Amino acid sequence: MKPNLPQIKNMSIREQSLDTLREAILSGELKPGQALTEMDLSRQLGVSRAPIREALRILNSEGLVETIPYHGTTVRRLTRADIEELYGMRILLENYAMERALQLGQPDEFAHLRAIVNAMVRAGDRGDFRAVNALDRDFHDALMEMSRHSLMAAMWQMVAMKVRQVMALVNRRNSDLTQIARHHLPLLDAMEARDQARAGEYLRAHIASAGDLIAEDWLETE
Amino acid sequence: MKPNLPQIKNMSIREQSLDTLREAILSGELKPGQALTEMDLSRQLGVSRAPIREALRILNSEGLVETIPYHGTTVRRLTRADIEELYGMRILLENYAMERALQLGQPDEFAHLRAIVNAMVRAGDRGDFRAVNALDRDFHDALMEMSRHSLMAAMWQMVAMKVRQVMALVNRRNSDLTQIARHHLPLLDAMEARDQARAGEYLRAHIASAGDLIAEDWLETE
DNA sequence: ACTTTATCAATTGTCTACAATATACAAACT
DNA sequence: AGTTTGTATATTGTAGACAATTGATAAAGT
Repeated sequence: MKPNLPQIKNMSIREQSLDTLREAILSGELKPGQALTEMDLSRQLGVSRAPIREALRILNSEGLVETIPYHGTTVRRLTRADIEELYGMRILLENYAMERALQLGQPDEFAHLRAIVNAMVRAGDRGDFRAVNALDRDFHDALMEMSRHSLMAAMWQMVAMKVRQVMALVNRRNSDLTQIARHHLPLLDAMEARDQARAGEYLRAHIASAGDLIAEDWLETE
Repeated sequence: MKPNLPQIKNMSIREQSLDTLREAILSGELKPGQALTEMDLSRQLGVSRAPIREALRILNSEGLVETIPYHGTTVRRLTRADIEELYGMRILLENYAMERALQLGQPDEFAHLRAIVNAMVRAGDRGDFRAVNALDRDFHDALMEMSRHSLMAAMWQMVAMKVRQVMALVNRRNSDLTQIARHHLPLLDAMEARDQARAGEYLRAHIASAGDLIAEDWLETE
């Protein structure tokens, strides 16, 4: 008596528009500075302006777009300072999350982390750019999950979004990727040994190096 | 040639509605669980539903209200766990802000902090409940300003909002207030001496004690 | 030439009407 | 009696029309 039919999700047009626009921004398809005219968007997505407007208000409060009254909405520009702040915040949040995860994480969750890291290293070795990125996100999301702190998870969500956007906008050398994948190995080792200090060191180094690599070749697009 | 006329602010109805509703929630006038019907709100504020809806979408992404599709919007309920997380996050953010403020703060900013604290202690001595709260907020906002970190300031904004809401909902013993005012004295002393470790201790103790006082007599209103 | 004012086009802001959905409750069926 | 099905009502979701505002450009005045 369990046919296991797939849930039919009835997403409102607002939410579909929101997801579409956010995805376009985070993937770099919509570039910083790009003008988002409500009428254009509504025509492109084949809907009226009302749900588009509500989606834009949400994107605005997420900090992804900027609206000037009676003038228009644009994708928010990112300065080098923004990126430095972003990675500083990442270290702060993730380090805290890691400390809590060491105390509150369950054995199966550590095993899950291990599985992610293994897959990430394999993906890095075969040069699968997209897979490494996806698994890296999985790893850090899982870490947040383990920390059992919904408020921080919400804030992490914001930070992770912008990190994704930055990563999409910068053209990374693929050689960095296998290295970044391998960074997770000693980090996870230290975590499994419940060595908070050492794990913190690796985490900070990992994030900071990723941030520096990006800030380095960030061209102010102004 | 400077008549110094007051700026006429042309705030959109959406923003006025947003400010009004947010203020009502943060001041405790609109209580957690309270239903916010779009039609009612639009009638009460004398505007149409469109700007109300946009305001509600923003409040939703700020985490102040919750919307269930086709069912309605309500003021978000606060559990005891929420409050504990809130004060945990406050310690994390403010401690980081303080560290940065010690490095980046200007002399006049430290003087400003001192002025705030002096006024706060005086207000506490004469039992001026509202003034202590306002000055306490000023102090922590000024600290954020000094840390020169706009992303953290944005996150602080979220945390500070919810702190304000919680403070409005709990019935505090006024005796606590003068004590809380005086907590700022040794903290600021340590900061002026650039003693990061000691300032961090006072800060954590200050916030944690405030959080505990509140979590203590938090009645789950469910 | 320069300043000021008028006009225009583009865009967002707001309103009203209508459609879609969810919940509760009544009615029909077994 | 209990379960299912239909219906009513309240509420949110969406659409399209109109109003308000801005910035640029042209016209008028000095």
